[in-house]
Order: sequence, then structure tokens, then C-alpha cells
Amino acid sequence: MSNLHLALQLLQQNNYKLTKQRHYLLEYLASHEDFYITLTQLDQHMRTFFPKMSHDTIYRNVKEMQQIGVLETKMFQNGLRVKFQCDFHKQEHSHFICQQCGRALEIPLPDFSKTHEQLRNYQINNYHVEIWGICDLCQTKNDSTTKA
Amino acid sequence: MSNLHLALQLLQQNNYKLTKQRHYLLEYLASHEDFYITLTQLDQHMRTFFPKMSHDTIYRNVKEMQQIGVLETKMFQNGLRVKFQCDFHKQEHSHFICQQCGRALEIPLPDFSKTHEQLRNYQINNYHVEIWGICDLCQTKNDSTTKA
DNA sequence: TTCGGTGCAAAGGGTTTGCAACCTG
DNA sequence: CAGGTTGCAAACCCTTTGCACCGAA
Repeated sequence: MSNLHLALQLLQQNNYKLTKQRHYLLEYLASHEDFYITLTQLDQHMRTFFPKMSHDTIYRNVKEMQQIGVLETKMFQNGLRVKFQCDFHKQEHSHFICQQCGRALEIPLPDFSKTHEQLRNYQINNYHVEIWGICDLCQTKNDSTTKA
Repeated sequence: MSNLHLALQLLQQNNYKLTKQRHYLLEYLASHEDFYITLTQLDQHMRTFFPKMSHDTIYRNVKEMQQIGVLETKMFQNGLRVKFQCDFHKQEHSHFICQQCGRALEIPLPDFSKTHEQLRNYQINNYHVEIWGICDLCQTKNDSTTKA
């Protein structure tokens, strides 16, 4: 069963109607599940392919679908981004984000044991970890173009 | 020599004029050096105390003073925030942010050695780590009020 | 005196709202 | 058929811009 299928099920379980618009949104995001994209990019993309789709449908649905865990939103250094939520039960994770192509890879949390010692009297609720750089694909791409 | 004083010196060294408005801004931020506040909050605060100060003076100066390292801006999960830069030569660090009072503590980065192994073929440029929770002060505050 | 800095007002851009029409279940 | 959902357009908010005036050096 595909991730998209699971997402649609989850919508139904939460009494969301399966409208064309929601289908389009999820299909697009599910087919780019490695990428966090900005709402503006998503908006522009959807409205290019479905010109009658309105801004608010896109913004509203992102917000709603994020609440039931179908989508994931995160504030990056350059603004809020959305991504299809592949693993519906995962909570905290860290990301490597490629500054060139925008790809976001999920990586395990770093070792916070020393941090915990330091924050002994603090209640920790969650983590947000971003590592920014250039991914393997972009590096080989860059190498081949500079050598040419 | 106070941090505020150092900041003013740094302005002069960079050929910035020491205007009233810049004084006000720095005084306020320096007196709250533990807190990252949003531009909107800063704007509202400044304009409450100095009604004739314009939005753009505030926004422009934050941007300029951040470039010379007097202020520090960071995009957190809940938006862009500013803070007085206490240590002018500081390196990267993580932040513990109190969800109740907004206080931001700087703590060393966690141990990324395992992460580095996994990202062997990736070029790492920088880290951004946020830990969210309740700080010690707020916890004791909460304890005393619930017990009362 | 000079030119960087400021205030004003208006524009800009992304996001949200109110409401009638629409369509899923 | 009913109520959730959508599209439209306008409102909204935060941020930026252009320009004449002000004031620090």
C-alpha cells in the first residue's frame, strides 16, 4: 500500500472529504516526499497545473492536513516549508538540507547526552535539528560541470 | 566596560552614526540579552515608548546592526527573532528555548560524530539546533503556584 | 556643511477571512 | 439532501520603498 493511499485513508478516518483538490495536493507532495517546499512554491505549482484552485484552499488544507499528521511543516532558516509525512508516527527527527536543491534527508538525532546533563533542571519537550550543506548528488553535479 | 558600550564602539568603528534611535534600540535589546524577540514585538515595544520612531528605522537598523555583529537574528520554529549579541566572537551553538517565557539559553552543540559518519559524502556548512521545553525558573514558578 | 539617517505614507507580497456556490458522502 | 469544502475578492498584516527633511560628525 502506497504512502499516498495511507494518507487518503487517514483523511477519511478524520472525516475529511476526498476532494479533487486534496487529491492533487497529496499526489504532488507524495511524489516529492524528499523535499520540503515553501508554501509559495506549492501555491505556484498547484495553480499552474490547476488554475482554478484558490490560494486559500491550498493554505487551508496544508494547515489541516498537517494537524492530522498527513503533512509535516517546519520553519527553516528561509521560511516555512511543507513536506509529505512518510512515517505517520514519527515525531522528532533531524534533517540534512541541501542548500542547492532543497532536498531534505532525515537523519537520526545527534547525541544529546552531554546536553541533558547541562539541562538537568530543564524540562525538554522536543528537538529541532537542521544541518545545512551540499548533498552528494549536487556535489557530483558541480564537479562534473566545473571540470567540463 | 558594558556590552552596550562595546556595541556602540562597534557601530562607530563601522562608520555608523550614534543616533538616538540606535541608542534606544540597543539599550532595550541589551537589557534583555537572554531573549530572542520577534521583530513585531520589538517594533511594538519601541513604538510604545518612542511613538515617533518609524517601522523602517527599526527594521533597517536590525538588519544593518546584524551585519556588523552587534545583533543576532535567527529563524526559529515560530519565526524570525532578534537578540543582542553579547559575545562578539562566538561560534556556533544550540539553543534551549523556554516555551513559557521565551528565554533562550545558549548551550554547546550536541555530539554529531555519528551524524558525520552517515553524512560522509555530504558537505556540511552549518548547524541549527533548537531544544524546546520549560526552563528552571518557570518550573519553580509553576510548582509554587500549583501548590498554593 | 555634508551626507548618512529618519519619518511619513504608500506600495508590496504573502496569508487569511467572509460568504455564496459547489460537491462529496 | 446536508454540511463540509471551495473560489472569489477583498481585507489584513508585516515588511519594504521613495523621497524630502533632519541632525550627527
